[in-house]
Amino acid sequence: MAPDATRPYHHGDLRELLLSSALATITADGVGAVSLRRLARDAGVSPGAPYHHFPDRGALFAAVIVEGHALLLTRLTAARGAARDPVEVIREILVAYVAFAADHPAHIRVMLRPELGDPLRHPEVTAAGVDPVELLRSSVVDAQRVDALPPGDPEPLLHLFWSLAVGFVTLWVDGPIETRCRVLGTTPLELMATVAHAVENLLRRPSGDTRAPVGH
Amino acid sequence: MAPDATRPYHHGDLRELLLSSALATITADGVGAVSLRRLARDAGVSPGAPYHHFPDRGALFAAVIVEGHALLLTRLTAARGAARDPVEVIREILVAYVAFAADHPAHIRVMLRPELGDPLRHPEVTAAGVDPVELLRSSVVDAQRVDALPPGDPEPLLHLFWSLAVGFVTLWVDGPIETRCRVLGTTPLELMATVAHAVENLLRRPSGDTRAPVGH
DNA sequence: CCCCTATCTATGCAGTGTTTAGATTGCCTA
DNA sequence: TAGGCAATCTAAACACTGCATAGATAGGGG
Repeated sequence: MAPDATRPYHHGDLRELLLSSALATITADGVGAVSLRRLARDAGVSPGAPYHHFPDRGALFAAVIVEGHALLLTRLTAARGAARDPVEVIREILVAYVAFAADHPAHIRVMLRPELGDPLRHPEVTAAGVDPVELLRSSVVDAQRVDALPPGDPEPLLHLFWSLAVGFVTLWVDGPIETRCRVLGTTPLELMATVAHAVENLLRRPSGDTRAPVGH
Repeated sequence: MAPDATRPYHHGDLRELLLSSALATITADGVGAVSLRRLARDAGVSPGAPYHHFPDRGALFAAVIVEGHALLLTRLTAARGAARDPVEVIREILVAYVAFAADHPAHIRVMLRPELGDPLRHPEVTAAGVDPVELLRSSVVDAQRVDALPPGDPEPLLHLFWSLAVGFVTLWVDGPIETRCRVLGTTPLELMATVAHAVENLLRRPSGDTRAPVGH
């Protein structure tokens, strides 16, 4: 126990220890294996100790979710910056979303199960998710402004890309895509690259109107 | 206790009662509220009774998942039959997926959380999901065969549509899309209709190649 | 130097999944 | 019709969980 940087209280920075221990447990044994009692046991403290850092179990997951969305946002921002034109921005964002999931498997698992964070009791869970979506929305609107995407209400296109990213990662985390990739002899990240490329090709073709007809 | 159709044993068809009670509980209070003890209590039986019908908690969820995928398959099949051309088939399938979620909220919640069914212990959970996907795959291949979709490996397009459907429903169940629709003054099903329409418009434009380049 | 407050321990309650041993009860057969 | 078998249910127990409470401890600011 060398005199570390910040060790504010008698037992070290338990809060940070619990968070990192939770991430490790999730990566190893899944989110179902995470209990405050087990984390406390692993940390060598009493079962009640975690409650001085997290009011309840959901608060720990809420912290993971908030941290995860911050990490995701920086990644998406970098992806947007690396693209050379508005359509490539869309493709890069889609790929970056999956790359984030690959690099932060524990975070994404919790982010895809927001009920773990008890959003009613911990509103920051809900709030944390808006920034990445707003980045995507602004990217769609920007692309429409320069005629790189079909004009009209951006909402359908936004939800198309957003759902696509979330769905792919969900299917990966839940198993089916992992399984399929083993059959195809590829990786989920590579598969998503081909999916994003297909999207890009569809978008780059002559313009059309994505608005729904008023009639039927 | 009138002499019902099938009441095989002394306490009625407890298995079916537990399943329907679980669905009702999920719809009312979420999947987190489902415990075998609570279901047993609600059914007026002892805590151990459910274990004579489901070897463990996961088996009950596994049964819900299997039932759900069967319901989903019939819905997707009907959607495919109602469409007038191969591209419309894709759109109808996307909308039907969301319509299924709207009509079977309890089933979809469990289907989106396959870990509840403990897939390692209950392989039927994993198996149940393949039929709907294969229907979508064959629809993509059929459309490619008549040049209604870009030619090449169907895998990217398949995962594009599949991820889109799963992602949209996930975002709905988890909250964000429900919230957004309240702001927009629309419903998730209507929103998905516009998304699917945007997809259809993109697909109907002049043909292109969705295959990823070998270089970069 | 002393107190104050954050932190941690100890303990207990209610709820959970699951197992075991034993009681009940309907059906099937002899 | 009587016997027995097997499916079903009860009762009780174990280990685990989240969480609340009361009290001990110990570092930092007055």
